[in-house]
Amino acid sequence: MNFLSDNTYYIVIIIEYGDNLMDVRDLLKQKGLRITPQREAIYRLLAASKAHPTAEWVYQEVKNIFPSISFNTVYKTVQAFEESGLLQRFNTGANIYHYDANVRPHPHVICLSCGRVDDLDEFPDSLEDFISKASMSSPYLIKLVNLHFYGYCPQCGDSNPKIKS
Amino acid sequence: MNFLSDNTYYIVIIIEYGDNLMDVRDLLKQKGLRITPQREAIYRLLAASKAHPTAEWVYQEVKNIFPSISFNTVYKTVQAFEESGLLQRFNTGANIYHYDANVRPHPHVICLSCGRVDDLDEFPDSLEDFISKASMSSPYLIKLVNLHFYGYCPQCGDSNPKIKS
DNA sequence: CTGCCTGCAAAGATTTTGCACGCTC
DNA sequence: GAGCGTGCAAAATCTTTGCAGGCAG
Repeated sequence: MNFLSDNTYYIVIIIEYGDNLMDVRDLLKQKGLRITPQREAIYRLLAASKAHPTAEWVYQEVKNIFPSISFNTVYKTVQAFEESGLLQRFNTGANIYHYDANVRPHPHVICLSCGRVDDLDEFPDSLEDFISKASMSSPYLIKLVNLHFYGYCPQCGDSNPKIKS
Repeated sequence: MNFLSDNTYYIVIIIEYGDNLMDVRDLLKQKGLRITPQREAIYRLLAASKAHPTAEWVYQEVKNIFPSISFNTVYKTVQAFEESGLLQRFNTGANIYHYDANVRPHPHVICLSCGRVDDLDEFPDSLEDFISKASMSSPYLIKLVNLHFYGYCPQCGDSNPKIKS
């Protein structure tokens, strides 16, 4: 087992590969994107995260696996992923882009205090209905919808006396 | 009448003052904001516009009235207005802030091609209902909602053959 | 007269681009 | 071998801040 102790971080990759190696590589291939270790890692990180990461966050995380990776690679990769429909990009209002591997339209809740972004899973209806309803009442040809709720997350709400009212 | 021809731009101000001079000044006073000619002009521009202007747009427009005004003044003014609740600020996803003198929550439609932002007036229900519905299905204490539809405006939809499909 | 507002300028924060080398196909 | 992907670095774009002088209250 001593080869493991020399390259501990390889263990993580191997475990993840065991789960769904084919899925990620096939996904990239389907979209006509070249398969590189960096791209696999970036997609895995985004697919596994529920935190709606920023490019900077992805960069910091993927550096644990590829210490020599550059921000540019991360940036161009998520850009390529978004153009291929593998990611969704949005902006909560702080002028920072967030990425989401869940590309179906779905609502988000954003904390006004700490800025974290969560999904709003229990929202009554699908947002696809919204798009068609809105299309009928607008001269625009509507394609997408972005529904952001702003408030205070449990942590910030509990710790901030101003909010308790 | 020769004093008018020397300072033509004053005419505009006088006409606008005739309409609702008291309203703007009272509004600023109510919010504890100092009344200056620059601030009056900035608020009037924003209140009169339906185009959801950016800070840069306001700056360019107000320069027609006060040629020596600085971007900083515009920036700090809209910031003060937003903090006082006189304006709403939002981001359509292009990392540029837009301002709206209509501070009630209301949906927007954004053109994916040219970036223009319009109100979606005919939307069925008030967004206040949405906030309370969402509050019930989230651990967040929800305060605001931002509903953005993306599509193609009539001009871009008509002129772009890719969209006609 | 005190303090906020204005104007000039610079600093910050993110996003975006250029280019040479290396790896995927 | 051809072309896309990666890595290093710099440029661009907007937003935000610092500070001295001026005007509103």
